[in-house]
Formats: sequence, structure tokens, C-alpha cells
Amino acid sequence: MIALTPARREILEAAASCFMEQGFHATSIDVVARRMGATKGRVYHHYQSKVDLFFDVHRFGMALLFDAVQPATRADGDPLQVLVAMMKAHALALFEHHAFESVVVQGVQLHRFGALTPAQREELDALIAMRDAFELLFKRQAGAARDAGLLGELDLSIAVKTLLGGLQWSLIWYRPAIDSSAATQERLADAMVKTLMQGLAARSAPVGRRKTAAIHRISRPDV
Amino acid sequence: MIALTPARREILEAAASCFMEQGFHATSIDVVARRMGATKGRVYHHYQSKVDLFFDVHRFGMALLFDAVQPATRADGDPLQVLVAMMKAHALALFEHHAFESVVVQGVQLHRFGALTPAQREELDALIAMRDAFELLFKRQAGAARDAGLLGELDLSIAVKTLLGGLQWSLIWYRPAIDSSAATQERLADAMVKTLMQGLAARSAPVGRRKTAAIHRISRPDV
DNA sequence: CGATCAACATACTACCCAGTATCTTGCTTT
DNA sequence: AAAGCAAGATACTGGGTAGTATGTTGATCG
Repeated sequence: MIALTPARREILEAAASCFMEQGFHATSIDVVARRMGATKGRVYHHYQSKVDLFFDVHRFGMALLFDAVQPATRADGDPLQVLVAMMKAHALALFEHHAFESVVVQGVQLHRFGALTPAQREELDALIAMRDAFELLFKRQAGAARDAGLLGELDLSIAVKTLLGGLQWSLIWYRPAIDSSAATQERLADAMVKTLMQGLAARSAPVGRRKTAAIHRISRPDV
Repeated sequence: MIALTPARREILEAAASCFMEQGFHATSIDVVARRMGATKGRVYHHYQSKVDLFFDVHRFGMALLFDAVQPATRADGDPLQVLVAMMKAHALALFEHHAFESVVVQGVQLHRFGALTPAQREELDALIAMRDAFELLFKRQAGAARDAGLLGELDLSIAVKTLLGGLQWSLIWYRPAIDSSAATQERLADAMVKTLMQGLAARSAPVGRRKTAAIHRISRPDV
């Protein structure tokens, strides 16, 4: 858990929402302040610059992810079941802290800031390191599952990036605000994780040597 | 294919690169022009505004995606193999037109522009429609595969979004400029598609009732 | 060969916004 | 109760940038 004064916390929430909706560059400090019913002075009293604010949102978002996923690493079951628990925790955290995690994604892309002070450069490196460490959590767990013979033949590094990508993409197409029932989110998370873990192809027939099956499922009009 | 004068095409290329590297708001028209060794006047001679330019980059990127994926819809094989071909074509197109497709992703997020003229609003709606149509290509193909009994039990809509997300996330972590050998890109595309189609879990044992296997694969240090 | 026009470049304006400097206020501390 | 300070509002400045207005040039055409 991260220690944070209530004042800073409120600014972070407002900033995260603005950064999510408009992006870093399109967000003015005035708008962040207005969202709190305050003015610029309040923001600049707690943060030295817009970049520092963004970094703090980013770091807080990463911390939230760690806090969500790390308990799952100690879940019961074989290594693969632990990995499933981690991915589900990740997905739910993305929904719960939608604004913050959207900012995290932006931060990944925004390695190209303008001019950074040495201190900011250092902090950015720390954020990137957090990002790598987070991915490493999954890579190690997947490695454990592979060593236990529970994985298909895959390039672990690419597979993990692809799976995490599949989850994180939900930040783009899913807006929890519209439909935020906990049960719905749970179902959605399960559906995504299931898709990623078992793949799209049917399990019944061996891949690459299947024939058009006789079984017809009831056709649900998803489209 | 899209008809485009060479002049506009060159502007689009420059703009796509800038938008990818810096994002829409952080990119100034002057920078786009400078990348071509030109000045603002050249850009504004061909485009009425920055937003119009962005929309054209977006539309062109979408057109490139369609042009890449649509031939694959007529690939040989059962519906699932066609779907695999489509996803691979999609992945390769993401690599080949990295800048344009990065802008497409931004465009999806930037539904929240500031003030849009009615004409721009209309064009944005058209772009969103293109986006939906593209996803529909995959959804219909996945539906055909399901009707043929080739799919696991999944919510098609969520599954397709998740799979496409897994592919498109590569825009964030993979920079083709650094390592752009065609063979490497092919391998990467295959690895991603394989991961998404067959999932992470091993095929040998039924899901949910597996035991720690005796088979130990050679441990490659991916991490 | 003069006129016209597309295709730019140059020069300028108006506005937005990050950051700063300077108050105001209310609480704490002694 | 006076001093000191945290928290925040208000007012201002400087730089950057979208968009425009106007100049320049080379090609085409009658």
C-alpha cells in the first residue's frame, strides 16, 4: 500500500480522470482543478509540475496493480491455476481503477516526453522498472507452469505480452462507468481470462488435424 | 485501395510518424512539416485543419487494415483456419504500417475531441463505423467457426475483442524499426496468433482436471 | 508571351496554458 | 493573543501553437 495524504489523493483521482478522458497533453491543470471545484493553486501547492503529477498518477496506478495481483500469486492450486488467479485479479483491477490504469498505459507510450529534469528522468526509469517487474510476475509464473508441464509449446515472453495485452485492451473498449455491476465485471473478467487461457480453438479435436464437426451449438446472435 | 495524391500521401506518412511518437496533441503542424523538410503552408494547403489531417491518417490506417485482412477472409481451409489467416494478416499489417495503426488506436481513444464541426463529427462517426465493421469481420468468421463446431465455449463478442486486443497491444511493446526483418516479423506474428488460438494452457490434459505432469520441457531462460 | 493557378513559403495574430508571484485565511503552538 | 505556517485563491507572464493572410515561383494554356 502506498501512503498518501487525502489532499494528494483527491488530486490524483481528479487528474487520473482527466488524463484518461483527454490524454496528458490535452489536459490542463486548470481543468484538473476545476474538477475538484478548486483552482490551479491547489494543484501546484502539492505538485511541482504537471509531469510530476502525471508520474504520481502513474506510480499510484502501478501500485494498485501490484496490490491487486500480488495476493493472487499465493493462491491455491497448481502453477497454472495461480496464473489464472493472477490474470483475473489483474482484469478486475483494470475495471476497478479504470482511470488510473488508463494513465499507466499512456505512460508506457509517453517515453517521449519533452524535456525532463534529471530527477524526473530518474523517476521515469523507476516507473519503467515497475512496469517490467509487473510483467515479470506473470512471466515467472508462466515459467513455473511450463516447468510443471502445464503449458503448450510457446515462446513465453511473447505469450505473456500477448495475454496481458488482451486483458489491458479492455481499458479501451470497456467503460466501467456505464455498467459497473460487480457481478458483470466478474463475468467479463472470467470470459477474458478463459479466452486467453484456453484459446479460441476447440479443445476436443487436436489442432491442425480436425474435421468439420457434426455438433452444432445453439447459435447465439452475438453480432 | 484508397486514391491519394502523392503530395497528400507524403504528408500522411510524416503526420503518422509524428502522431505515433508524440501523440495528437503534442504534435505541432510545424513539426510535421519539418519532417518533410517543408513548412506549415504545405500542410495547410492540403488539409483544412489538424483534426482533418488526423482523421485522414486514421482513415488511411483503417483502409490499410482492411486491405490486409480482407484477402485472408477468402483463404483456403475450414472457418477456423481462415480466422487464423485473418489474424496473422492483421498482425503483419500492424507491423508493416506501425505508425498508421498506432494513430488508429489513438483515434479510438480520442472520441473526446474538443469542438468538432458537423462535418468532422460526421467523419468521426464514419471512422467509428469502419472500426466496427473491421471487428465484425472477425466476429462473423468466429461465428462461422463456432457453427462448424470448431470453437470452445466462449462469449464470441468478448473473445474477439480480447484476441484482437492481444494482437494490437503489440503496437505498444514492439517497435518494428529496431528489428524489422520480414522473417522475424513473421515468427512474431505466428507466435502471437498461436498463443491466442490455442491458449496458454496445455492441450494434452483437459482443463480443470489436470495433474502436475511428469514431462519437463527444456527450460529456456526467457526472463 | 502574358495570364492564371496550383503549390508552396513567409509573416503575423490570437489564444491557450504551464508555471510563478503574491495575497488571504484559518489553524496550531506557545 | 501573537506568530508562524499550511492550504489554497488570485493575478500575471512568457512561450508555444493553430490558423490566416499574403507573398513567391514554376508550370500550363490560350
